[in-house]
Amino acid sequence: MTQTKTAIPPACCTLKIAGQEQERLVSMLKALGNPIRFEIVKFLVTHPGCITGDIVEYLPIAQATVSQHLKVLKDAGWISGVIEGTATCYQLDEKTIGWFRSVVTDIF
Amino acid sequence: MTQTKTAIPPACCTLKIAGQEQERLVSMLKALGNPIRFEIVKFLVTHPGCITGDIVEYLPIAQATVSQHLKVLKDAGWISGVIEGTATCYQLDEKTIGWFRSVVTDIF
DNA sequence: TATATTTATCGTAAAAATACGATAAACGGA
DNA sequence: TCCGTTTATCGTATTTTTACGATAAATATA
Repeated sequence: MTQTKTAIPPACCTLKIAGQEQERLVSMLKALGNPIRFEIVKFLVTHPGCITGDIVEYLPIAQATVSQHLKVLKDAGWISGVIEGTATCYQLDEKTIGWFRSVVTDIF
Repeated sequence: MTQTKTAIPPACCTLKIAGQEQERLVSMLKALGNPIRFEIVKFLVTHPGCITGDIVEYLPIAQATVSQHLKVLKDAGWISGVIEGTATCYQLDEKTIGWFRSVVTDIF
């Protein structure tokens, strides 16, 4: 393989991850790599257990769109929803976020 | 605001970030939240200073597409490219990755 | 039971991302 | 100088994402 003539710094991270774990991490990164969804997750830090309507009220987008974003975040594992009557209460998924934190600190 | 009747866990992260820093983080998450681009960054860990052609050889996609992905990663700050003759040598951007690591460990 | 509330989902339009081949630019070597 | 090598960019097709209104399902309330 071609090698550069300029100085090569030692690797600053290992990125030692593969297979299903890597797929899971990439899907989490993708889900959070959207301004609206990042705002939703941030909102849930300070408003744990709030319902969909609260998030709709907070954001400048339609209810259907918020619902779609919530689904993406749920599928990626960032949040979980608990049905309560006609509403759904959302909260951060501690376990998954803990996994994310440990993986990132491990490989970066 | 509506409050759930179920138990609310304490926030497992602060996500204390805003403005331009948040925008930068989201754009980094988005760039890395793609399977091909994640593979490229991983490849650069073990092949620092390699040229575009090496990455093209490694991946199952066309040269033009690799070039496009490299641009996304470069714009997001993950990598930097050094022109050497007709080739371009790529490497991880230590400084930016360091920033990413510290921000993530701070807010998660 | 009828009505209101809440939310997920459907259908769909618009925008963005992803992929490719072709090509031009820049450089090195014959 | 001419030719080969390398890569970024252009033009474009396809797929995916993002957004919305409308609606159905589920529940609470009058």
